[in-house]
Amino acid sequence: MFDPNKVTLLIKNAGLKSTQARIAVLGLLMQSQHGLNHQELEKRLGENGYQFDRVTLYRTLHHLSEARIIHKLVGIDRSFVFAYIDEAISSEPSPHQTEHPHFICESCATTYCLDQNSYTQARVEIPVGFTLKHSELQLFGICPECH
Amino acid sequence: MFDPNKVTLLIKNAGLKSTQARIAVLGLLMQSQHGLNHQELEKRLGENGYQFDRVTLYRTLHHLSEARIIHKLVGIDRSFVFAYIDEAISSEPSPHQTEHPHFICESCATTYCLDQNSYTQARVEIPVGFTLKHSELQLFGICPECH
DNA sequence: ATTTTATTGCAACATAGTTGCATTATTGCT
DNA sequence: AGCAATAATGCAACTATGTTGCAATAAAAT
Repeated sequence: MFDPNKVTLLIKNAGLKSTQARIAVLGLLMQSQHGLNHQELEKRLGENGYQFDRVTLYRTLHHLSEARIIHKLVGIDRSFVFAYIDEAISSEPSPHQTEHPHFICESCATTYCLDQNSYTQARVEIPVGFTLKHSELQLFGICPECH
Repeated sequence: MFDPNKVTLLIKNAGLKSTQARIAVLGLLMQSQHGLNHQELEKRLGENGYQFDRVTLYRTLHHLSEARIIHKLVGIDRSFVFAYIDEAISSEPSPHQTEHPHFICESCATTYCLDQNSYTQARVEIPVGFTLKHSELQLFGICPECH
């Protein structure tokens, strides 16, 4: 599925201890084509034989996103959604680049990271006095699974 | 401040009963230059001598947004934020048009509706199988109040 | 192996929002 | 204007999501 050594290395390089919880969670997120929220992660961890405390999962996600290994965003149901950030700029389009729009299915609430290449930055006039830090484009609709 | 008759009419035209709560809430949102969440509305209602139950406010906001009189969106703290929708297309730029990006202050969490005119729709390639319904552009940064 | 340091699990708490039901207010009708 | 029908309100209880403090435990450094 994925290389456990790569996962461990990623975590250690970020200055974090490579614990069971972090390896399992990051591994799952690296495999997933779309963002996962706490509930979905808890379910998948259970399916893979892991059983962490609710709080541990919250803190694991917090640490990984603080370390900028994963991306923390907000889903349609307003729960936090987490997605792996692939910093490597490859020639192949990756769904895991840092700046990209998100497609949020209004039926199943799944958050998909869209390819950066298909994204042309919207031009917006920022009024005087406002300082822009970053932006987020959310596309709402129906995903292939729900058609 | 605002015309109570206009507020009442707006509510009645939507097929809703014009109650104290709805008039007060819609009045406040029409006056506000930016979106307000439940907490902020409760505070402002109190300041204006109104005292509704928490649940009443939730249901009032729900009804007004179902009737498409107000716009329901999500703030930086993931609480629902409500803003008045001005359907009238006037020559003067209004901050209350239906489709516009939102500026969310990372310091005070205030949501500002940006002028539609300054917004050039981002071009995004929607992958096959996805159906786009609507989109939302969120700009994060610091607002003039917090500088 | 042992010490240091950070992580984990537990319990308790916080906040935002929802639901059922009896009471009360709004509206339409005579 | 008064009355019946209908919908909104307030209360209590509940759910879901996320957070904090603290003792027990696991990782890393020596």
